[in-house]
Amino acid sequence: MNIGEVAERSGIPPKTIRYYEDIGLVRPQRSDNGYRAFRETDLHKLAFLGRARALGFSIEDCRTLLGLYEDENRESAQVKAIAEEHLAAIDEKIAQLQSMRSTLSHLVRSCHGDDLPDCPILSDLAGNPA
Amino acid sequence: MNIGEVAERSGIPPKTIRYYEDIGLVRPQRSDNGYRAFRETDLHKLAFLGRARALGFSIEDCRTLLGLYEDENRESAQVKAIAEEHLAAIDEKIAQLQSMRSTLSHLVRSCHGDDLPDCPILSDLAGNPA
DNA sequence: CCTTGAGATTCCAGTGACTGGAAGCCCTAT
DNA sequence: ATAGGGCTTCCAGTCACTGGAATCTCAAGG
Repeated sequence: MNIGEVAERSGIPPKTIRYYEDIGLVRPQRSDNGYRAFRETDLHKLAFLGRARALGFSIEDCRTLLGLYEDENRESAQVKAIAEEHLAAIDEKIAQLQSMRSTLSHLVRSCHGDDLPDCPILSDLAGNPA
Repeated sequence: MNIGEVAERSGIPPKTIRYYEDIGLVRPQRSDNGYRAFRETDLHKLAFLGRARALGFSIEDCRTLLGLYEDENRESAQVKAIAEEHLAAIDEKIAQLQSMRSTLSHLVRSCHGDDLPDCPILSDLAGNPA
């Protein structure tokens, strides 16, 4: 398979696949003409990566997860630990965003949004207590 | 004021303040010794930036917001528009994270996390239906 | 007067995970 | 023979800092 077909079938853009090769996540063989020659296992790996990235795992986590996936002696506890840590990070981000969201939506609601300069959003940013 | 004091009073690290000067967000004067000489208005601006960044506004949004803050002829509608757009972006990110969170927490719950290799998390990433 | 240490300066490089673009090779079809 | 599409590499840019090195300035102590 050439990179175009793999990109289509894995849903990962060619540029990204080349980048993944650069950083050693996949190691496709080469044809005589210099083109990357992907096997089914490469495609499989890339699809794995696509799903892991879609769940928000970092590239380094993905590298580790791929390693565990290919390690028949893994312990599921190792995988679970990574996932739990990531889950905690996601929870933290959600909490942060919700805190921002809360403040911001209050401010938006309190702003007239008309043609006058008076604006509670700017007042708040300037440090004036509501 | 030297950069250290401004950093302390604004809560923004010296490195970041220098960076903000680089990109033209603040323009402190200079003392004879080459040190940056901040006035109260500079401190005020930096505090404004700190709060805007804490609400997740991009640097470019911050630049615009600062401009509007200093423009006596602004219309609050301009400010509100920026804030609403940002709020929408935040909502989108939250939704994304919550979707990840949901999938991930299901997977984590279904994984034994013991010393055996069998792992539903890896199975899912490998594309095997639950 | 000299030294020491803290705090200031500039500049360069790296972060994460790609993405865009340019220049050029390869292959197939007309 | 040529046109096109796909492939190759390499370099640069994104966003918002952050770390580190080398150098300078200043105030205090011996």
